[in-house]
Amino acid sequence: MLTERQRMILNAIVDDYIRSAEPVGSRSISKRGDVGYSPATIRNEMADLEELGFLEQPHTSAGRIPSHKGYRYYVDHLVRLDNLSIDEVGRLKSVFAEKITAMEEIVQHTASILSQLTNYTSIALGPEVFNASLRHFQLLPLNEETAVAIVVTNTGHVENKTVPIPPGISASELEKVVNVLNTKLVGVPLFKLRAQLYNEIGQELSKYVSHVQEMMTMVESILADDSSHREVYLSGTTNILAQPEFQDVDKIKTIWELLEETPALIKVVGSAPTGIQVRIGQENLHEAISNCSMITATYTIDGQTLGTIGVLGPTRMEYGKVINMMNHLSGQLALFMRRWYK
Amino acid sequence: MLTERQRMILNAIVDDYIRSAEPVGSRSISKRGDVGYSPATIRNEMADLEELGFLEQPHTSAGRIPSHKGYRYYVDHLVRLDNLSIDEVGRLKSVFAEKITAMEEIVQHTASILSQLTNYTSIALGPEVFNASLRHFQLLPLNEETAVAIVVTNTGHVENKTVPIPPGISASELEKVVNVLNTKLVGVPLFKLRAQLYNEIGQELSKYVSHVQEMMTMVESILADDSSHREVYLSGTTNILAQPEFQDVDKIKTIWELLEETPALIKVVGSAPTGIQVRIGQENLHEAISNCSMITATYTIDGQTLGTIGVLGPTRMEYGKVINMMNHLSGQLALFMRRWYK
DNA sequence: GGTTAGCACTCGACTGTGATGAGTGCTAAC
DNA sequence: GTTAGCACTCATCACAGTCGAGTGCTAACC
Repeated sequence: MLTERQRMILNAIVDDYIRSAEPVGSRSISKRGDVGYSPATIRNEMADLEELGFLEQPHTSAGRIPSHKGYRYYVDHLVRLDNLSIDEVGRLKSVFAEKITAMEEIVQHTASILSQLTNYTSIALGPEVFNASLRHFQLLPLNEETAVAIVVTNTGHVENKTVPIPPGISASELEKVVNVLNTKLVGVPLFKLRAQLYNEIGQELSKYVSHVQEMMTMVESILADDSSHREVYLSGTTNILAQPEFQDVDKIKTIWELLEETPALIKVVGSAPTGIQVRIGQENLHEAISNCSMITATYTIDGQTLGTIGVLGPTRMEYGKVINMMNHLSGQLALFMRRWYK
Repeated sequence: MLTERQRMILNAIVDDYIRSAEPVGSRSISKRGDVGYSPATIRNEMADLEELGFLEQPHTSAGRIPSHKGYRYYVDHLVRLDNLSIDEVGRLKSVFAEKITAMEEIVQHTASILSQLTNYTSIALGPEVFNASLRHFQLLPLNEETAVAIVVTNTGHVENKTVPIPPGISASELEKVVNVLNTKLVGVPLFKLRAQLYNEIGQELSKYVSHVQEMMTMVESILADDSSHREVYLSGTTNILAQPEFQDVDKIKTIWELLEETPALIKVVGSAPTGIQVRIGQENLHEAISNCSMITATYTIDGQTLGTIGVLGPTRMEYGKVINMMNHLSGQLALFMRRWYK
């Protein structure tokens, strides 16, 4: 659809603009050397590219800047995935070289390194516990009225919650309940827990315990929100302040308000498909970042998506570099996951 | 030290400036009515107050703004603690009216309400676990190589960590270790755990288990950082963007970088003494907020400080309103703590 | 026909100037 | 001790003029 020369020029403009954040003129492209034409020729092509919707002109006597469509074409057809520097590879690997502690930490740490290397903001969604299964259930009374409930999944994820103990229930009864739940529910996927609870546990419990109904509602309240709960890790949120396009306090505010709002973030980042995904401008699912780009990578185990790591920056993002890092990271994460879950 | 008239004028200037964020002139004070003097008289007093260091003048032909010393005097001697509105009291109480779940949630929720009511940023330090004692210890193997360790305190706080299992240790041995630890260590304050571990547990363990040394290092690594670990909850971080003094991206950046750095925050907020504390400008312990004010309140149990909740805003803060809220909150929190810990 | 030099034109960014007005300090009168 | 009056200061704003980067178009060139 575009001629080779048009592609070269578009590529040059996007590259220059990404570096300088300033409209690119015909003369500066001609001088670069890799496009061997005079400014006049380039101007003609630029006019064509603008007509086709790949470029925009802030005002008559300014150079051109890429449109969203232009960025899209650049990402899809032009971007060069230069190799990462030794230093960058090293720092990416350093995350996984550490002693394994919690998987959440790995994800969080990855986000942190990513934001440092890219100078953009990174957003990581912790592993989805939805598909995990119950590994252990525990109920520890703190006093006569409250107890701590702990749910551990087979992925090593721990959730805890303080719950009131229904009146008239003794410690020994609680213990029996915990035993029944553990023998009956261990290995059951979290999202099936509640169904299982009613089908199998109800009558079983009535053999050992008096206030069955109260116990059931208590246990249900514990299991209720665990399957949907997700951790969000932000890193490098101040990085966007260094970008010239975000010198305006209003823009910063709308973006930041999104970053503060966990559910919206989960929607924006978590909806990304498996693999590496580039969302440019309005392709994003939230108004606040309609002049940002986001590059996401999912981490999976056995083809099952666990979570997502995203980098958020201006549409004028260093796509090549970031995509590269995400690729690299994706591979490392996959390796790590395999080791982690065996 | 100040005459009654000077105090009135200083009070009027600070009040006006807090409202308008603009230098206050002699005429506008004269017109307010509560100071019944002509602009000329007020000008004379203003010149004196400036000489004494309570006021500053941005430039010759501008009005006056309070200096840090002026704010300090205002807070110490002049500020009127007007009553909170019914709505405000209601919203503050709403936090504690909810069903009690985790204490962390209460703290977090309090911070959130506080930032909404004040339109400033609030910072809450979760309860210090240092003084809590061990309620329960657990070690759940996930596979042959890793296990989840869970530490529960008597305050209902749960910490968890994934640790590698030393090679050559069987599941049944792990179980024995857990039993020994629970019988010997429950009730011991967290900060004494490690000492206790070496004094009492070592030889006890050798009766049941083969690789004692490896087990000990593993257990130690679990207990290592738990006593210093603290949660920080931020809320309303975008609120400062609405303040006219923070329209400058550079200023925003330095403040935000502080907010992103948990250890520094803990130092800044956590160093506040028991009770309500107002820190104005350079009184704060960090350069980044040397033109901010912070009002902190601690929450305690039996005179023992557990944590701190702070409100961060410009030095031009609505001291009266915020101090009032903090007072109110402090009382509510104390009540809550008593109920919570029994 | 594609390419390029030349040129008039556009328009934002910057600079300098003058007007405006809020606010002051000082003096003298009350 | 208080206040009216007045000259003075200085940030802010609107306006005009200059500059220069960059364009679009035309005509000449290969």
